[in-house]
Amino acid sequence: MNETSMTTAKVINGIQIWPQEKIERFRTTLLSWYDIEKRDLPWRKNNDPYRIWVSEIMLQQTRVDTVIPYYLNFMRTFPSIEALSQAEEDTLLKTWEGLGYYSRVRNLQKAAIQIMEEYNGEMPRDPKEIIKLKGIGPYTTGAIASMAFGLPEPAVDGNIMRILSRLFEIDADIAVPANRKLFEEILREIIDPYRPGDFNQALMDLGATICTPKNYHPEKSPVKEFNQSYLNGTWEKYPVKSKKKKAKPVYYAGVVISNQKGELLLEKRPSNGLLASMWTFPLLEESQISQFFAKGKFLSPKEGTSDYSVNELNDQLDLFYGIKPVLIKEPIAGDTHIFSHLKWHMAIYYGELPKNDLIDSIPEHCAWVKPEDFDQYTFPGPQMKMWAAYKNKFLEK
DNA sequence: AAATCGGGGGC
DNA sequence: GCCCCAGATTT
Repeated sequence: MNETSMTTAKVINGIQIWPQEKIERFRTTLLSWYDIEKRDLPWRKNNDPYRIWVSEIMLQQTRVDTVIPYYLNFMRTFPSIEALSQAEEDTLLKTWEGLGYYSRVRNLQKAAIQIMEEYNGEMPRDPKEIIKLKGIGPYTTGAIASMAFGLPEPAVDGNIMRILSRLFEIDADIAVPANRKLFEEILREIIDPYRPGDFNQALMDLGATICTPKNYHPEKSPVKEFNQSYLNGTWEKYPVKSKKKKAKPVYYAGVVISNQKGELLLEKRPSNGLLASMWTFPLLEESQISQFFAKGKFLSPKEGTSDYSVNELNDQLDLFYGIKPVLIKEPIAGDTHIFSHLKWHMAIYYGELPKNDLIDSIPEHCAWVKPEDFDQYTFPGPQMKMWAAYKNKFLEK
C-alpha cells in the first residue's frame, strides 16, 4: 500500500475509510434525506437531556411503536429528574409494567439520584461523566452527548452496526460485543461534526425504515451510491451475525388460591434477578414438584395429571406458604412464556381454602388481594397469562 | 467472553 | 418456530 497516494484515506482494521470529499458528500446526502423523511417522535420535540435520556433507556432492545405510549405516560408521571429521584419503587415499576428489562427503570432512578447528589440536578455534558451514571453504557452515552449536547460522539446500536457493515463490507461479527469498538471508530470518522445528533438519528431512521434486517432493498436507499456491498453485489452477506442460543425450558405449577373472602394469594418476587419485585400467583418449580412432569415433559391439561401430583402440590403449598387449600385435581389451563434465555411452561391449578381454615399465616412477601385491586400491583407477562386463564375459566363464561 | 435480563412484531 | 429490536450489567 502506498502511504503517500491520494489524500491518505484512513484504514481501520483493514477497512478502507472514504476520502474526506466522499465523507462530506455522504453527510450531505444522508442529512438531506433525514430532513425530509425523519420520523415525528415525541422525544424529538426539543433537546432536553432528560427527555432524550428517558427515551433512550426505554428504546434499549425495544421498538419505537411499543415505547411511545410508555414514554408519554412516564413523562407525565415524572416530569423532571428531581421527580424521578423521589419516586416510590412501586409507582416506578408500574410505569414500566409490560415493557420488560425492569432493571432499566431501577437504574434510571439510581442515576437520577446520582445526578441530584453529584451533578447539581443536571445531566453532565462530559461523556466521561455521562457513562458513570447507572444504566448508561457506551451507546446511550453517545446518544445523549450527540443529541442533547451536540458533541460528535458515536452512538452505535444494532441499526448502525448493520448499516456500517453493509456500507463497508465489514466481516466482523456484530453479535460479538468486542467488535462494537470497530464500528465506533468508523463512525467517529464519518459523523457530521456540525450535526452529530441528527447524523446518529438519521442512521437509526435509515436502519428502521430502509436498511432493515429483513425485506432489505438496497436499491431504495438514499445512500446506495455509497454502499459498497450493494455496488459489489455482496449485500446479502451483511451483516455477519452469529446465532444465539435457544431459551432453556423451565417447568412450573402456577397456583391460584382463593380464600373465604374471595381474595387471591399473590407473592412478591425477590428484589434481585428475573422479574424482581413483581407480583405473581405462587409458582412452584419442577425441582420442587418433579412429580408434575414426566421426564421433563410438560403435562398439559389434555394429557392430565395424577392424584399423587396434586397431593404433592398440597404438601409444597403447606411448606412454602402455610396454606392447606382444596385443589381441583386437573390444571385449569396450561401456557408458556418465553424470555430471552428461558422458556417457562406453566400448568395452572386452582384451589380454595376450606371455610374453617386460618388465613393469617402466609409469609411476609405474600398478600391476599381482591381482584378489583390487582391494578395496584405490578404484574409481569406470565402473571397476566395465569390471570387470563383464571378469568377465562371462572369469570367470563 | 458468556450469561442474565422481557416482551412483542414480523415472517 | 426464529430473528430482531435506539443495550447494560454481572459473572
